[in-house]
Amino acid sequence: MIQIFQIIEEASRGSKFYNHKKQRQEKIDERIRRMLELKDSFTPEQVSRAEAQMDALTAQLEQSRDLSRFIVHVDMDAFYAAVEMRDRPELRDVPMAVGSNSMLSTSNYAARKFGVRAAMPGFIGRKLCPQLVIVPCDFDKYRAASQLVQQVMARYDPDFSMVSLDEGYLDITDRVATEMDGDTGDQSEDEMAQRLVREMRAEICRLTRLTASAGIAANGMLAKICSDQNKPDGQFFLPRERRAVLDFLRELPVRKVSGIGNVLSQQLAALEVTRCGELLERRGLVRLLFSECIQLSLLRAGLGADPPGVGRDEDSHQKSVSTETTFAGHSRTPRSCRSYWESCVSSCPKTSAARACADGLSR
DNA sequence: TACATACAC
DNA sequence: CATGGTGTATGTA
Repeated sequence: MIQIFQIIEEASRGSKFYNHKKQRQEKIDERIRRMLELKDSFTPEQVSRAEAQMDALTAQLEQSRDLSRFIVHVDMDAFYAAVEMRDRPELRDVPMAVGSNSMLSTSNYAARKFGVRAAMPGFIGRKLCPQLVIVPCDFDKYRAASQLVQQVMARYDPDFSMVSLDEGYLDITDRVATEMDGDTGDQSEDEMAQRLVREMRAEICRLTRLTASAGIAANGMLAKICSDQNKPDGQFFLPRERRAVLDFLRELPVRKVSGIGNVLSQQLAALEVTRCGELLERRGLVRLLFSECIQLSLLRAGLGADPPGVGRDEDSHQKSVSTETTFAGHSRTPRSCRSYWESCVSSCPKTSAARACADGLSR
């Protein structure tokens, strides 16, 4: 609804945050203007040469396209909010969100009807929905629930990989195969994969009293998109056939692809690319206007050809540790900053311990 | 190498 | 009144 946008706009206008955001948007607009200028300078020959180059890349990607795996993306529905609703029945039928007055982590579906969303400040949430109940985060509880979810996932793929507390990827290809050997019935592999995922979701629900949605496809990129299709408490299966994948992607908004965010989707929109299918049609421009790295990921998004793993590759270890806090306006004095800095330093592991830790991590 | 930007959750 | 924190990847000076 347009009203929602108006309320947010009105609540934000004039604030520092708003001005900063506007300034950043102007920079993006400027970049897009320059991009379009460059675009207009291309000759048809240049574009068709670029298309040919993309076609070569496409052939390569098609060559290595792997349709042999069943990758599953599991995504818990409104996770933090669902945990709170489970534990506090009085919250079950009211619009509520988890977070604080300054930031909401997630909202339940009742609150979403009012436009209350994750990453929205609580005070704006309350403008959109005066009855909104905001409950503080309780990460210990969410971690505990996540542990239970992971117990279930591990039974379907011991090598599953979590992205965050509420979502993860599995490769159930082997599990499907063994299940096909053992049990009879003239069930296809596709049906078996879907049955297993339905079963897994039911087990998650039984163990946690929380619902999960899931996507099943040939690779992680597609599975993630699919898990969003029938949310909440649903699943979506995308057949592992090139034709089905291309048909599915043709009309899919580029913004749904993980990795295509606010800025890139604006740039693409300026090129009249809003659907994944259009990434292929306009591949010449993509080639001429974006970095090699982006070219590749956009082509992948158009083709649905992603490397098949689930992230859990050989030496995947955390690469950095950091901390960051925003000071309230009144406490932003040299003295308080200094004392904050002191506390960071004193809570940082001493060098020998840090080295040991680094050794541990690098293994 | 350092710093800035984009992105995800 | 008022808009987060952690981590990864990539681009640029």
